[in-house]
Amino acid sequence: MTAEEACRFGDDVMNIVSQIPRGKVTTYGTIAALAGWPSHARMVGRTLRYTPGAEQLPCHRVVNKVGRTAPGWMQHRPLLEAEGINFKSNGHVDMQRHYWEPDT
DNA sequence: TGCTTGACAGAAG
DNA sequence: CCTTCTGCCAAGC
Repeated sequence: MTAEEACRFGDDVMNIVSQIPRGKVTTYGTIAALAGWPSHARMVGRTLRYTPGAEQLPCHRVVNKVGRTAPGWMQHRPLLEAEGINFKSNGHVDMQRHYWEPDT
């Protein structure tokens, strides 16, 4: 992966995340795929954590495919609940109700 | 250069 | 809810 690609990838990630409407969530894998790197889901999380500027994005609206919140980020769930997102009894986000993908 | 980590995905116990 | 396994890939040591 070249520096130019990495730059574009991070740019796309921020662009996509910034479009997530309130009360909706999307997944790392989806974002990675939309950015053109289907297998780089991990890098999405890495980007959101290390990239300056990602903090102004609704990055808490990004969860994994089963609605599981990020380990080591305790604020994740409260932030989602504050937006009216419903959590199932198993502790996961109700994806079939809140899942969203770009350009819809 | 090679091994370990991780805001991951998904299946399994 | 938790832990563990495999596959994935960039970053850190």
